[in-house]
Amino acid sequence: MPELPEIETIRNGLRRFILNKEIFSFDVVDKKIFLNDIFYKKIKNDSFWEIDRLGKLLVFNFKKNSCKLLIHLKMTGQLIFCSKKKILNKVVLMGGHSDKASTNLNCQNLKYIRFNINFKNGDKLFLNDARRFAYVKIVDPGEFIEIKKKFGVEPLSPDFSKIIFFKLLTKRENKNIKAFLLDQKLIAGIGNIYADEILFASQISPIRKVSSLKSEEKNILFLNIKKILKLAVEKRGTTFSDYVDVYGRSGGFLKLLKVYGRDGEKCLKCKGHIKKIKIAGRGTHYCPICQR
DNA sequence: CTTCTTGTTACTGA
DNA sequence: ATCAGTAACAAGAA
Repeated sequence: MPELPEIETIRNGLRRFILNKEIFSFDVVDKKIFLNDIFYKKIKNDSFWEIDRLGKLLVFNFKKNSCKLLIHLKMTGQLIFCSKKKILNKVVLMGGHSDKASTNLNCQNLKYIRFNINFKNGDKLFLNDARRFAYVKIVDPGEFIEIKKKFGVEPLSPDFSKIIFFKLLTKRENKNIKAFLLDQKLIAGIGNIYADEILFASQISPIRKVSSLKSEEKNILFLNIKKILKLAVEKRGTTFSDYVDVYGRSGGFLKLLKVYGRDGEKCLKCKGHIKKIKIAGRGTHYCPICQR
């Protein structure tokens, strides 16, 4: 499940590969994931001048057109870049039928291509997604402003200060702390993996209500949000099931996971065992002894 | 066959 | 208004 560190890793990879490359065309292989109608054909002879990230959402800015291309990978979406050379060597892409478009690029099976961007020089960027939850959308500047409003503060930006964090907490006193961390309208980009890891690092039980947190605990939580996300970006994210970067490589944070996906295993801090429960409709992993 | 999983949105009822 | 809970989405894994 790509969360902030994974999306940031993808963004960095994409910037290196596709900025300023002239776009030849878009292929909408699966109509379900492309939320616009025929309108996208307007984008011609343009290129991307910058790629931004809003929480878990990728924002592609065009050089000439004021529209923005948005890509959300949801749970199993992947963006895989393939150079012309690679494509010539390996790909046998069956046009239109993604279930048959099986190939092996960048060590990844591109079995579920839903969308791709073709560059004039022959390079391609594929959106591969088994479960079809991902989406691609082109929006005008006005729509983008509205979308932006739905996202909370960026936890790795200087905007995310202790003061802002404390203010958010007091605005949501009755919320469960795990649900608080997952709420994209408050802090953008934290998902199920990092919410569990941040709470473990802070030794705070995911069951706790925001109102029960002592000021010292809030401080620790604030520092760990920054620390864990920053470290995960440095490690190029966590590959638990499907996530890969634009090269098709796994993330390096997997072996640093302390609780996520470790239910039943020994806690790395004490002699207890990691427990898995359900909070806010999500599988939640924690150590009942360390986390209070 | 059923159940579980996940990010997000939408809905319900408290 | 705010919150928890749940269904929906899709499809693979167990």
